Amino acid sequence: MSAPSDSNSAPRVRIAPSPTGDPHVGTAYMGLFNYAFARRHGGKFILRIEDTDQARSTPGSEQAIFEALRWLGIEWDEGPDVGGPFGPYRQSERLPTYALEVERLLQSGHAYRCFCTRERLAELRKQQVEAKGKFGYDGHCRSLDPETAKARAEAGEACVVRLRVPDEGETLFVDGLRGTIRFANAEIDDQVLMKSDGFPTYHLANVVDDHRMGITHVIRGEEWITSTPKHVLLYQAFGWKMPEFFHLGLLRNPDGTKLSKRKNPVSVFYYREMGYLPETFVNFMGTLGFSMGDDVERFTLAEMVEAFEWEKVHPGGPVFDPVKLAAFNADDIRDLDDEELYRRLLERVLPRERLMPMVRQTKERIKRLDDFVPYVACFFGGEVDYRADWPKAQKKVKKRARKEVVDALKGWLDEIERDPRARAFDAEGLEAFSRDYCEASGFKAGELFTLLRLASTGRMATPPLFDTLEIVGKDRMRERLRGFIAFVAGQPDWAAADKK
RNA sequence: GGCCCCAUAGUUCAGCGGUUAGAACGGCGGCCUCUCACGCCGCAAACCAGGGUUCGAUUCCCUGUGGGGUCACCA
Repeated sequence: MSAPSDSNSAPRVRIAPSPTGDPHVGTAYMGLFNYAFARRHGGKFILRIEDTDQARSTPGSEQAIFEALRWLGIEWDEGPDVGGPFGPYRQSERLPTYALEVERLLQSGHAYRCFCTRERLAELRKQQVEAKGKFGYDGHCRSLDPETAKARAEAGEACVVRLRVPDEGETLFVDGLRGTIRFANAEIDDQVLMKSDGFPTYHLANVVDDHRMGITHVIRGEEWITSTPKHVLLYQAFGWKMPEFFHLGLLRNPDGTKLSKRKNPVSVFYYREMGYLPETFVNFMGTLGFSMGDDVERFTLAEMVEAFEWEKVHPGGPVFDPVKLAAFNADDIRDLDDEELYRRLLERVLPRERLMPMVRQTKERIKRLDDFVPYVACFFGGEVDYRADWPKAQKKVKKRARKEVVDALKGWLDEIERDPRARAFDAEGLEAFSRDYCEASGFKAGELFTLLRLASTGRMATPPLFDTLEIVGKDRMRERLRGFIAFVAGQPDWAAADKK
C-alpha cells in the first residue's frame, strides 16, 4: 500500500483533467510540461481522469482528451485506456478507496461529519458577504460527537465529511518554482472531502490517488496554489510522504485574464480543425513560460524534453497569442515539401467525415460539380467578410439601436455555453435554443437569424441557418461572431436617436 | 474585500551585480516584384515606482503600485 517514492527513483508525474466539455488548451499545456519533465528524467507520465463531478462529466470528453493529447504527440505511460500497475485511472472507479481513507480520517479525528444543509450554507454565505467578513465554513458541526454523528449518518441523514483544519499556526510548502509559500491556518477553510453523494471532492481524491499512484512531483496550474495547504494538511493527516509541488503560470487571454472560451478558442480541436500543425502547436506552447535560452524559440518536442529544467521555466502567466502561433504555423507550412503538405491537406482539410455534411447540404443547390468549392468556402478558414452584405442585414434590424443588436448577439454567444441544447451545437438543438432566445430577448426570429447568418457565413443567401451553423462548428462560429460583434459595435448607430 | 502568486518592448522569451539591455511575433519604412505572399534590409519600441544593500543595481531585500489567481457538496 505504500508508494515507491524514494527521492532518487525516477519521477512519476501526472495530469488529472476532468472530462467536461472540449479538451482544453490548458490541459495540453500542463500535459506538455509534465511530459517534458518525466521524459527528461526517464520517469513516468500518467493520465488520470478526475470524473468525480457527476453532473458535469461526460463520457465523450474523456475520449476527446485522449485524442487531443495523442494528436499533439504527448503520450502517457499509464492511463485509463492503456492501463498500468496503479489502476484504475478513472476516479469514479476508485470510490471504495476514498471511502476507506476517509474513514481513517474520521477515526483519527482529522475529519468530521457535517450535516449542514445547502440552504444553511447559502444563508451563511450571504451573511458573510453582507458583513464583508471572512468567507468559509463556520464550524457549526465541528464539535458534534463523532459517535452520534456516525449514527445519524448511518440512519440515512445526508452529510458531508469535512477536513478539520487547525485554528492556529500555519501550513507551508515549498514550490519548486516559487520557493516557500505559507498560509495561516485561520485562512484555510474546513474543506469538504466527501460529498453527500458519496463521491470525493477533488482535494481528497487527488491526494489519495497521488499517493497511491506514487506521484513524486505535482506539476499543475497556479490556480491550485491556494488549495495546496489543504492538500498538505491531508498528507500530514495520513502520514504520507509529500510530493514536490510546481505551480506553472496560467495561460491568459489577450486582456490578461485566465484563458477562457468566452474570449478565446480554448479547444485543442479548434486548432486542429483550423489546420495548425501539431508539432507547431506544441512548439508554440513550449515557448510560453519556458525558454531554451540563447534566443532559440523554434524547437521540437524531443528537443524540449532534452533541454527541460526548472531554471528555464518562468512562473508568470503568459498571454496565449494566436497571432504568433499563426506566424509559427505559416513558417512551418512553408518548410513542408509539397507531397507532405498535400498529404496533410487531404487528411486535415478534406477528409470524408468533414466533407460529407457539406455534400448533403450542397447537393440540391449546385448546378455543376465544380460549384461545390465556392459554395462551401464559408465552412473553411477563419474570418469571413460580411461587409458587402451588411447593409441588407442592417435593414432587417433598422428599428433596433446598435447597442440592442450587439447585446443580443453577445447574449446569444454567452448562452450557447450554458444552454445544454446549444452546447452540443447540432442543428436541432441550436434551433430550439435560438427560438427560445428570441422570445427571451424580444428579437424576432427574422432579425436574429439574419444576423447569425451573416456573422457565420458572410452572406445573406445560405442553406438553412442551423444546418450551416452545425457545419461551421462551435469554435469557428464563436470566433466569427466575436468578430462580427466588434464590427457592428464599430458601425455608426443607425436607429433614430430618440429611441431608447 | 481577505489570502496567495507574478512583474524586461504591445505580446512571448534572453539577461542571472558592471551589457550600446538581445531575439521572435506584431507595427512602421524600404528593396525585390505584373498583384499578393514569400524573401531581404532598416526603424520605432521595455527594465512599474520609491526606499535600502553594494564601489556599482534591470538583476539582491523591503514597501507601494499594477496585473492575475483563489475564497463551492467544480475541478
